Amino acid sequence: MTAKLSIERTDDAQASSKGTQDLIPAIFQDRIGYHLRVAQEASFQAFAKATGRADLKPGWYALLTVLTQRDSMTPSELSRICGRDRSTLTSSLKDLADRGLIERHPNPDDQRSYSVRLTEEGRGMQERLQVIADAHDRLLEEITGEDKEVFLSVLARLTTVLG
Amino acid sequence: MTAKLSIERTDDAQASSKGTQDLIPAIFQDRIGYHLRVAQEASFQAFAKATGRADLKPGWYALLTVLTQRDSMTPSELSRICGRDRSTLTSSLKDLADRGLIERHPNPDDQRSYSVRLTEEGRGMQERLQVIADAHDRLLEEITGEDKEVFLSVLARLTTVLG
DNA sequence: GCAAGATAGTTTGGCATCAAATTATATAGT
DNA sequence: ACTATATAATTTGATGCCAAACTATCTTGC
Repeated sequence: MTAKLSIERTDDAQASSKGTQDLIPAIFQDRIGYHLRVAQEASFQAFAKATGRADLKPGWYALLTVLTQRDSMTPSELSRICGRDRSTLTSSLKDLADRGLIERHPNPDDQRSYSVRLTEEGRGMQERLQVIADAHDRLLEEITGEDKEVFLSVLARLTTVLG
Repeated sequence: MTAKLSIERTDDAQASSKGTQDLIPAIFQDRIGYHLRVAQEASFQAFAKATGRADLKPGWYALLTVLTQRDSMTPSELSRICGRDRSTLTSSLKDLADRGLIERHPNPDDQRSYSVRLTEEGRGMQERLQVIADAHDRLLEEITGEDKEVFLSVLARLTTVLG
């Protein structure tokens, strides 16, 4: 059902790791953490490249997408849902506000907090990002193939136990 | 064979995500990239905490361990084996040299390069780190359980295709 | 009501990472 | 031999992330 994938490296890539290729398995072959790190880095870089071509920031996608799900939300809620520390969101939210993709309204019930809401423009941007994210995830789906269920369940367990 | 694991969160953790918990699945449930990122972050933070308690840097482990496998090695080789950009290694190697854990010797055949070698002290440090890394990976092994093989193969495919 | 502690958001500091630019040296082609 | 290109390592600049410190505000317990 999914397109076939060629899992081969280019000649260039093969050449660049020649001679060391054999060492990797010897030491880290069984190291789950190693493979997890390298794979996640590769996935992130691929997505960052795709968004970068559209002059967007990869971190925007999760924020804008979560915001499509509710009328408004506080930064703390966003942080929990996105799985990132609150402090990480500060600059992204500023960016998004500066570009008019979100609006921040003071919360009348709590002067410390504010609510974040997508603007029309923000909604449009989310849709553009969604196309990129969809393509990225389609690729990941193809790669995981029939192992997707197991793979996701392991990731979920890791997050739960270590988180 | 492996110890039983309790996959439950503390009351505190449950409470802190109350009300948002249901939103996560709704949007990102199927997003492989999202779960991959969150799980890797959790795994890295756990390892960083363990090394931090011993006043060590997490990045040292991979370098020192690779170096146990050969008499000496160039930074470029290390970079390929560790799966990180060369520029990332520069400061780590300086750290390690400053602490006397590695020695850097000029390469007589190539003035641009040098070879890196573990000192006795470096070997001892590697052994200390190995204990921590082993414990970390035992935990990961317990979590992945019988799915380890499939999990690792998916990670390897991701790295190969996206890398 | 008021002091003590909790919470929301930001700021600061630190680390890890990549990519592009830089410098020095090797290698290849002519 | 000399020039042009490639390579090794570093430097610089950017991003993303967390954790701890900080400020402002809210809530709780007396």
